[in-house]
Order: sequence, then structure tokens, then C-alpha cells
Amino acid sequence: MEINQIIDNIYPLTKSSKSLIKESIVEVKFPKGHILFKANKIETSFYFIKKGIARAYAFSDENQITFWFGQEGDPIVSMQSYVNNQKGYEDVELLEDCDLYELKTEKLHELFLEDIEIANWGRKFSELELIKSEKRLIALQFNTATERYLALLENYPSIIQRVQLSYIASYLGITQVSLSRIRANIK
Amino acid sequence: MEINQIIDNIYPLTKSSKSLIKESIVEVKFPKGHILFKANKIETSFYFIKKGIARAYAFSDENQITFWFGQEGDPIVSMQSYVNNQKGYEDVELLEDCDLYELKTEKLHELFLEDIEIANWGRKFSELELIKSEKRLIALQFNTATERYLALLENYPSIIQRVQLSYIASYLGITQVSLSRIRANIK
DNA sequence: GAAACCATTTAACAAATGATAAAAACGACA
DNA sequence: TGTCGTTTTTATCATTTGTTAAATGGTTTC
Repeated sequence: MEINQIIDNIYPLTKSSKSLIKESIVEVKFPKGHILFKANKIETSFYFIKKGIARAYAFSDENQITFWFGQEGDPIVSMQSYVNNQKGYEDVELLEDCDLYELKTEKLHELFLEDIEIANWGRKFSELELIKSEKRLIALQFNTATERYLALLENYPSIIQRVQLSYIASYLGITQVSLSRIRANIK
Repeated sequence: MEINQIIDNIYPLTKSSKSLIKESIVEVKFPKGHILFKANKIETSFYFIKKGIARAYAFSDENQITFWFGQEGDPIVSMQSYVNNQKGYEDVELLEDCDLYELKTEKLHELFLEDIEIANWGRKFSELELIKSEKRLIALQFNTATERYLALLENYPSIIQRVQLSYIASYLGITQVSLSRIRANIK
């Protein structure tokens, strides 16, 4: 997805404000398997996915738990670093060769203080992410594993085609074996 | 908690910007049991809790599921209404007699467009809520029911003392009977 | 204090999910 | 094509959680 559309989908900006953001964005490419963010590190960049797919995971004891997927148009951000300038708890791994738009967090924060439109764009960005997060929270609390799987299938069919099932099981909060059983029962 | 502290905890403002917000806030009182927000309604206000405690719940089939508690200093907001001007899916019930600070959403949105400091205050507000939401999401996905109960006990001891266990069980994503078993095993 | 009404705990059984291991399916590649 | 390595499915048993119902404990009201 192109950067203009990504920016506009969040909050429409005048030409001049939009240029200010776009001036501080560079396009970068990384191969499949690249670890974009490392846990326990303060991340200084913020990305949008132009092309490709990624996941965020953290460790519980020894096993990885995937808790986020991103695809074309989605932001990749370590909220702890972005908001509080603190170490994050997640790794972000690219699951395909990716084209990304990179923005330095520090630069963005300067723009927030200088340009009221960009401040409101940043406000809207977090508001929209918050709504996504709330919806997922409620799905986890309200729905059974089977329902959550069906919802993923309906809302993000490409994730299931492009990502291995062990990550999806983890994302759904169940084991891979359990997901396999669920898939067998649906057919 | 006093309004000055609540505002400052989110993002420090200059005197003039702070007055702008405070001018549009009124203090209101409601009794225990009052339904502050109704599901399937566009809410036009936004609150902070000065004194008291509240919960948000939604219906899944016939049974209520509690998915949020708020106490002194916390905001009460229907994100769907606040962000998208759409109907919310939750009721908010006051669990004690409450003193609240009320802010009209529309007024706040006007201020966002007029005052860059307030826009950044609003940005920070959603960022902080987003971090809370992410932490809860990860707790739901990573931790067992017993661990989640112990975490609630440690982080929000007053909730457990002030709220009936059926609501807490629902919040933890388990049945009341299951919570009772967990409590019995801990002792 | 007794009665009525809740909230909480306990008990018994059913259903869902986890853990472990083995089998099957799939892909990469010489 | 055949082999190797990885992913996914299937099978078995253990554990957790859900469901339903009854028992216990507390509070309010008359």
C-alpha cells in the first residue's frame, strides 16, 4: 500500500502537513526472516508496511507467543518505545520479503509539537489502534477458540494463507494441536 | 482524585491550555447502580472518576461479560463514540456512589483542532490507554486464569475488595465457579 | 429474630484444551 | 525421483475449565 493512502486513511492532512511527514519517511527493504525489533531494546523507528507481512512475539518461559500480525498498510511500532521511550517486550520478525516505510520516532515527536494537524494525525493513529486492541481483547474474552479462528478466517483470510499455523494458534491463544483439531471439526 | 492531577498525569499543559479544558468540565454525581452508558447508543460525554468505581460490560447471548473496571483517576469513555461517533457496544454501570468529571466529546474535539497542546494531550491520552489495553491483551493470551487473578490481586487490590466476584470472574475470562476453585487452591 | 434475597463455595459430571509422541503431508533441492 | 527437513494432522491420556445444582454464608427488611 502506498504511503499517501496509509497517511490519509488515518487522518486527512493538508498538503503542507503531509509533506512534512513524508519528508521524514524513507523506504527500506528487508528479507524474509529479518528481525526488525528486538525485545528489551528501545526502538527508535516506526514503520508502515508497503508490502509483506510481519509478526510480533514475546517469550513466556521458553516458548514464543505470537500476539500480533501486520500486513500491507499496517503500522509496525513498539508502543513502549514509541510512547514512553522505554524498552519493548517484543521481537518483530518479517515473515516475507518486505518493503517498509520508516519514520524516526524522534522526528515524529518533534512534528507533533510543531504542527497541530500532525498532532491530531498522531492522536487519531493511537485512537484507531486502541479500537483495534479493544476489539481483540473483547474477542479473546467473549469468544471460544473456534469462533476466534472463524473470525480470523473471515476478516484476515490472507493471514491464514501466508502464515504458518503454529503462529496462528499462538495468536489465537491455543496450541497448534488444538487448532488442528478445530480445523478438522469445521470441515 | 482531583481533576488537576488527572489532567497532569496524562500530559503536562500550560496554564492557558489547562484552563481551556477545565472550563468545559463539570462535576456530576450519580448513585450506585446508575447506568452511565447504554449499549447501541452514541455517547456524547466523556468522564473521569473523581470518586467511586465502575464497570463496563456487554452481552454475549444472554449473559453479561464484564471487560473493564475503572476507579479513581480513570477515564470512562465509549471509544466507538469518542473516536468514530458511532454506537458503542457496552453498558457502563456505577458500582458505588460516584463523583465524576464530565466533558462533552464535541467540545473536546473542537479544542483538539484549536490548541496544539490539547491535541497532544488527547494524543497522549489514547497512547496511554493503548498501552494499558495491550498489556491486558498479552496477559489474557500469556497467563493462566490463576496468574491473571494473582496479578489483579497485586495490581488492583481495591477492585477485589470493592467488586463482587462474579464480575471479576467475568473480567478474568472464566466462570464464577472456576474463580471460586482458584481462590480455594491459593489459600 | 425470622424470612427473603444475594453472593459465594462445594460437588459431580461433561466438554474443551494441553502435553507428548507418532504418523502423514508438504516443500526444497540435489 | 528420492531424500531430508519442516509443518500439519492424528491419537492418547492428563488437566483445566464449563455446566448444573445444591449447600453455605451474609445482609437486609419487616
